[in-house]
Amino acid sequence: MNASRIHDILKLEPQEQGIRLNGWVRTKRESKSFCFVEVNDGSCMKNLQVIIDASVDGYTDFIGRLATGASVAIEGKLVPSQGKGQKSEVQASMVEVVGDCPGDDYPLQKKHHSFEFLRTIPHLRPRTNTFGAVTRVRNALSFAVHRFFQEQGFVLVHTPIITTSDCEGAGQMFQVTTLPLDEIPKTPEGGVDYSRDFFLKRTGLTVSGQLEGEAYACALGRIYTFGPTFRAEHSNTVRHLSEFYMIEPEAAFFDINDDMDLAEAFLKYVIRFVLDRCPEDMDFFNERIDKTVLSTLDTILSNRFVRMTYTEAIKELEKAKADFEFPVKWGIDLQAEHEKYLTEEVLRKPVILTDYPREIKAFYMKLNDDGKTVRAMDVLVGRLGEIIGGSERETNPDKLTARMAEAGLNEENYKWYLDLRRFGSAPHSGFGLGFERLLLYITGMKNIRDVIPFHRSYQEA
RNA sequence: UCCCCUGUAGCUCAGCUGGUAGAGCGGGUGGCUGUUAACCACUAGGUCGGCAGUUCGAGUCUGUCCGGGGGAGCCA
Repeated sequence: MNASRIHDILKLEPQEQGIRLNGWVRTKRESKSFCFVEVNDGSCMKNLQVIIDASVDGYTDFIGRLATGASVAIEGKLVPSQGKGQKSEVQASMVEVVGDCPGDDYPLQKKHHSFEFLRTIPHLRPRTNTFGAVTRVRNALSFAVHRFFQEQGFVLVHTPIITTSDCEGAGQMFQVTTLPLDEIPKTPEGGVDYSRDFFLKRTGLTVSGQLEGEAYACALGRIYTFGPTFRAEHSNTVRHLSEFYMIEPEAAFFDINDDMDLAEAFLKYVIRFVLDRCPEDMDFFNERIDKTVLSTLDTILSNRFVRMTYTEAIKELEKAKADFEFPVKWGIDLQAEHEKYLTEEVLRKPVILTDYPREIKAFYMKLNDDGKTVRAMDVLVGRLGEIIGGSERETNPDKLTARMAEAGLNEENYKWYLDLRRFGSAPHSGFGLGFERLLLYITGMKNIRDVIPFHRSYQEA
């Protein structure tokens, strides 16, 4: 008999049919002549209750070994449960302890553990309810991202992990080298001699696939990337990782408005998909992690995002009664407190801000006719602040080189990027979002280290 | 990089103004014919993060180092 997965077993009508299952013991309740064991196999949030009568073969041998965490194979009949709390249960006829789990030093117990403690056992924490749910929702969200873009005709592009684009204006890079660190070859001038390095030049791990994505968008029309990204910043916060996943669509012949429409449709699609695909896990988050998660997601689904320029937003903030730590003035970069005030107090729904001052935005964003602002767009949501950042890209090569000079970038390193404007240039737009931040928002989890397997963050790997 | 908080049993935590440690869960043993974080009884388990200092006496006060958490900035 093939083993069934608990997710499927729980959908069956209990009719004393034969069942085989594999999984891990979550909890055991033992009486004199029988025992209840709850088994989880990761296929869903729910456990399956198994009742084992003392008359089952080998009872006295295995009963002591049915500890929390032990792996088991069980055969029996699926019967209606006499107890409350579950529709059906398995009446065991055969129980095999596949792998023992000594209870005196197994760190997980059938009790609440703090996330801080679980972070110290990243290899065992997927066995908990919360991390099982996070992992299933992460999977569904990942699938939803691909489905959305595929349905819209976007082509997945695997942009390089090792890159020579220095900095890209996006953050600190991890350097990649095979040079011997205890004996670094030097140039006559005393600098590092990168001509002796593996790639003959200085290289690092990517901080963004956007520039390469633009190259493919200017050929395939619509592309997206969804891959690992690395930032060597010394950030020690609940929303930063050193290694994370980023999603970056890029579309030719899209202006800033098309970009905003895409971002809004994207968020709504993936959220709806997750709610639809993982209702039990989402109920769990809403009950145990953050009681406002479902209603927050509902405000995203049921509202058209407000669109407002940066200048309008500044006016709104200036007339606010709120006491901001950072004073509001045209030209400042909006702080977390400002973004929160806009989305949570003024509008109470998601907002897309556009046309930011050029000084506070990246070099590649298209300059508006006023010469002061660029066609950037940030999607802001409550609790998290900026969830998506994007822009229409500068297509005029002269303006672009001027902006690069302002940003202190060496034009030589971006020749290929400028070629995109020299040869058949087309308006194009795109945006980027951190996958784990979206996952934080959707699950209501508080710390980004708890929504990725084996987190890597500053001073922690 | 800056600021704040914190470190007591395997886990979650209590320990008031200094008088040499407690609970629940988990472990072990025994009891219970249907449990639901099962219940009841008994039991084992801690150089109170490390080091120095103040004191007759430090988990409790001071300094310092190490670990953990949160906020800011940077950013996604």
